[in-house]
Amino acid sequence: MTSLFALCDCNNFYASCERVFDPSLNEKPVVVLSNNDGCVIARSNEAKALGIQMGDPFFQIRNLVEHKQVHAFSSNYVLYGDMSDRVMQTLSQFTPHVEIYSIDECFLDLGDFYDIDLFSYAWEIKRTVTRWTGIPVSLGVAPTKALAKVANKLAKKSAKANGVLVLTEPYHIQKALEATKVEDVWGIGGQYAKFLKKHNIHTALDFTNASENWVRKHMTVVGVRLLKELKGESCLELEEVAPAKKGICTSRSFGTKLTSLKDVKEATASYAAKCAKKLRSQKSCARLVTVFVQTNPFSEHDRQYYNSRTIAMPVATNSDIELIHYATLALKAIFKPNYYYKKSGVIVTEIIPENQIQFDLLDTVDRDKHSSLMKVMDKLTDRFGRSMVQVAAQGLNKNWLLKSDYKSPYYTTRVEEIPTVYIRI
DNA sequence: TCTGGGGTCCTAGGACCC
DNA sequence: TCTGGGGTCCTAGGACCC
Repeated sequence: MTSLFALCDCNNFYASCERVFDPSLNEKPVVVLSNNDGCVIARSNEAKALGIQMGDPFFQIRNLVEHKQVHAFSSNYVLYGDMSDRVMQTLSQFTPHVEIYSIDECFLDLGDFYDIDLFSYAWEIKRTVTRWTGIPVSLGVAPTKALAKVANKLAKKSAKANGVLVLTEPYHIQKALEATKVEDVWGIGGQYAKFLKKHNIHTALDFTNASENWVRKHMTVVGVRLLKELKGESCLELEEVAPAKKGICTSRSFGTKLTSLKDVKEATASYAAKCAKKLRSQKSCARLVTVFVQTNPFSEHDRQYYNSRTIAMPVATNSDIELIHYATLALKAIFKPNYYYKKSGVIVTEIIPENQIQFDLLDTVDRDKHSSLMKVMDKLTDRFGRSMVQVAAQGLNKNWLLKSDYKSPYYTTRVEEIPTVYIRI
């Protein structure tokens, strides 16, 4: 039995989302910035043509942005998440078996569709997504996921393909591998690309000619799987149900450098609350909480400091209040005065379903009370926005808030401006 | 002045056990 | 003088993804 996959990838996704709601941006250079308006994380084709690279710090291209009238946006993840849902919904019309691989990519299992005209079908998918959502997409179709990735990349690059490429004929597959640089292969990053080139492997085709043992020795079993996939043997299955997360992390750079424990504490408390909310939304609890802090690694004259601390909580939890409590303890253990802090983060691990908590005989926390309080808070924040209500430890001043100077409106989920209510426990 | 955030998997090596 | 060996668990680090 032969397998068949399509990879559908949204073109310049975040930039395209901004365009859907403001068509005057069509054919204009558009970039979307990372949190804190730090660097470029999405570019329209026109912005790419100006030489703007992925990851370029915004301040370094500010001149270009002004001269060439580049439209820059702060990232608006609520909007992008909503548009992503619409795209994925549309794709599910074409096969019951889809894997949402990332916010802007989806694998479709086309299983035994070999007897239909794949090219027409792929085009139909592409046209429908664009018509229903306004987002342009590219499709690659091939017998394995890794080859579908190759096909997708070429579909985007080649003017002739114009966004759709079907790779089922061995000759076409070979030509495609030959045209793909080894560093552009899914699963080969900078380190491996450098290593492979040193061994005279420059294209995906060169790579498929390497021996399995050699690949295993230098690239582990992950490399071997990739090798087989590129040779047409499917090793990576469709994952329709996303496996439960093993860790959840919330971390941010601060809007400015912070020196006081109070400010770092408030920021960290907010990240802890965000982790708790994520846990609740997937109906799980965590037993370990890790906090890290760091100074600005780009700053040459500042003294550098990084540290982290993990605390095992007596009972796994998803309560804002409890998580904030332990995260604050962890922070106090690693915080040192007289440093310029630029970033902190909270990571929760040892995640279990919330109905499988091991209770502690000496537990003093009223878990029912916490749980009903959290339910009320979630209802309020879901309806009125996340700043509607919060635990007081998250602070009032928000000196640490990140920059977001160029945000587009919440087109799909309008949130009214409502004053925050603070809960003190 | 200003440089993102959130994940995954695999391996080697040490600790520990019998 | 000779000083086992196999298994498991955990962690740190390194690679990758979007």
